[in-house]
Amino acid sequence: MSGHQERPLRADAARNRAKLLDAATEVFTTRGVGVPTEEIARAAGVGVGTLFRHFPTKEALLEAVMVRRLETIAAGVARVAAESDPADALFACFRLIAEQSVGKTALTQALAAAGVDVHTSLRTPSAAIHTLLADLLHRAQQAGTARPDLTHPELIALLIGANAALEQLAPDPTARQRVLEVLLTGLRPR
Amino acid sequence: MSGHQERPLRADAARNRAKLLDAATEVFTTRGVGVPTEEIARAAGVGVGTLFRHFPTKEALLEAVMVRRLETIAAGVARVAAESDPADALFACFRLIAEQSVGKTALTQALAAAGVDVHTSLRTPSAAIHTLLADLLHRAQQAGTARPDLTHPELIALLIGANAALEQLAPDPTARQRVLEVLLTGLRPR
Amino acid sequence: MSGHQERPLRADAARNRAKLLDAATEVFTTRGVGVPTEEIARAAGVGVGTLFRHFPTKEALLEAVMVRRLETIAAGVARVAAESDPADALFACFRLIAEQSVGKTALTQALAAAGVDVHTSLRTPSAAIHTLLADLLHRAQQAGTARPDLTHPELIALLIGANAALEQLAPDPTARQRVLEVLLTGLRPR
Amino acid sequence: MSGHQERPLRADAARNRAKLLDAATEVFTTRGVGVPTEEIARAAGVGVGTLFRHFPTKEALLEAVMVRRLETIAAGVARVAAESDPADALFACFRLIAEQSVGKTALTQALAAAGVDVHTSLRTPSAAIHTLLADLLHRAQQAGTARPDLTHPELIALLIGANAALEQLAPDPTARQRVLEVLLTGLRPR
DNA sequence: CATGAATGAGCATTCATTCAT
DNA sequence: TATGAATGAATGCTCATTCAT
Repeated sequence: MSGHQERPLRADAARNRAKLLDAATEVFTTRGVGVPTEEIARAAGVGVGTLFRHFPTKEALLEAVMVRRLETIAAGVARVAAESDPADALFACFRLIAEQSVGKTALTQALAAAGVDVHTSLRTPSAAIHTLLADLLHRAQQAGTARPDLTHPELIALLIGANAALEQLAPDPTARQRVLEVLLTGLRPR
Repeated sequence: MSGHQERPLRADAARNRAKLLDAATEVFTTRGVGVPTEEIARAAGVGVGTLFRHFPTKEALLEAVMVRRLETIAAGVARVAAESDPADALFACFRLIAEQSVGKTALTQALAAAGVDVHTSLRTPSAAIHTLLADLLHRAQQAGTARPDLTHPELIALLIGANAALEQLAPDPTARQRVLEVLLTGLRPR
Repeated sequence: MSGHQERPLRADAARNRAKLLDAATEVFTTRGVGVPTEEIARAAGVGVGTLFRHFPTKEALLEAVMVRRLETIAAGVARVAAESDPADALFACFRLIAEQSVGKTALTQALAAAGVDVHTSLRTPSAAIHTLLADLLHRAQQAGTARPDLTHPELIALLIGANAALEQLAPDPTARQRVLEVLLTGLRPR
Repeated sequence: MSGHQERPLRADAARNRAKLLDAATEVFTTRGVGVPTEEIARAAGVGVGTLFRHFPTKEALLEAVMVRRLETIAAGVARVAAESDPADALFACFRLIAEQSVGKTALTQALAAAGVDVHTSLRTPSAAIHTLLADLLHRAQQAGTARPDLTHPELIALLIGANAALEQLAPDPTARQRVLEVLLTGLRPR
């Protein structure tokens, strides 16, 4: 499915790759994309060389972080979509995605990227999310629980907006909750 | 209130300052905050030296750009607030602020900054906006046109979210319009 | 004549540019092309930043060094060609060029580059040399002082060979002299 | 004479050593000495670790390549020297050595190194060549076929020069031939 | 012994800021 | 005072060499 011939990676190499992804997620998330690669390597407990062996470019590392996030989201959405009442699934998923905002900048960027241009590696997971959401939107509209005029790109934009909004309220669950309610209310038919 | 003794600038100095602010706004907005100071100076038609005479730091320049944006917004909000029916003014202002999203990254950051931490120089204009909005929210809630449980920080978060959402839809006015409707609907009482 | 709009460079900037070229010539020549740019900057008494302001790339610096060398050679050849008896000018010039071998690696590379591919900036000076030499060869052949079957590319190759040979004998003038004699003898008709 | 106790290598180890030498010769020759060791290992079909087991240093590998080249040349020279008429053997050998220039940089360096300084391991094979050539030169001078004033170091320098010259004309046999004639003519007494 | 992952010093290059002109 | 050249710390990335598997 991927273009590369991915040989199954030695145990320790896989461990390091994972450590790097975790560290990068953490660091990019809390301190922005500007942090030196060396810091990320240190945070992962490996040398820079190792980082660059696994990810040929800083950008490639960021991309990998985003891919993983998107895949996690896609999986969550798929699960929730399967388990929920079609009429409500859209709302549950919206909640789910929006709440992922813990990872501030990086994820927002990831989602934004999922919108348009996008590097090749992000295509697959973001397409998966898009397909699922398009389907959920359609069903909710059929069930009369979502505004019938809302389009898919608008839904995505609103998700990104929700994300941005929730980031602002990170430490206050009540506030986050209310903001989500506002948004979900807005999605309903008038 | 400000720490500096601000003597009136010589005419050409003032002109340079303005050219720099305009150029910086344009450049930060279209190409992000990462652009070299030299590019901004070039865009303004002056040397780097001049840039640093007016703004001791790149950060100070960014700050000045944001201050000006916030002041523009504050003025707009004040005007709309004065002219509108108290019951609807909140919604008109929400629209107004959210639509400023044309300047992508920089403004979003500016608004985000207006939310919490914030450098000293941003305090004043953002406080102005906050005061106005708090008042408008209160009035709308009195008039029964806004959810009574919505708090001020939540409103701000939603504005930032709206901004982020609209950025995604920059070239499509219909979509932008509908997304705004969704958000405004959500602000109304159930 | 050059593609760039070359504005006349401030006095100190010109001085630094010259210092850099001199230092680079010296350092590349004595220690090879592998030396860190920082060493060259230090040898020139400037910061790395200055080096990169004048030459956008290490390669560009090397190129500039070679251009200057080729121009010096071209000038010398032109002078000697003008002053000498047509029948002997070729030999005088051959001597002149071959003796430039003091600058080991770099010059050899420069001459080699003058042979084929070559970056654009080297084209002009090396073309000048080629034109002059082609002419001198032709005249010497007319005068019967050079092998009639020798072609221009062969002459160039022999020059490069002479250079390489003389480099080996750097400290021994007698030996250098004799090697040159061998080569010049070889150039004569049998 | 050598410092190491050279125990006979196991069959596969010997095979690997040979593969490495071949690959290194090829790669150094075609792409310069700058290529990463890993590329050489890959070209040889082994891991880097193996490379470094056989040659403790990149430099050691280069040295080994050069030794082998020199030994090949020495053998060729010895054979030609034995088979030829003493009066002409020098010229035949000159041709032979100069023509080895196919391997550009590396061999030139090897020969250059054979000239002076030289790492210990190169001493033996280059001494062999030197002895043979000194002898051939002497005989040719006795036979009156070489300039009587030519010294051994000069001969070596000319060989290196010949090499450099022929490299320039790699694809053109006629030109190579003529350049060699020029050089050999120069070696003759006037 | 072979492998290839890990290491980290080293290098080219950028860019905010200072300062001579 | 404006200019743009100079500065040098900081950064992404490479590659010879080591070492766990």
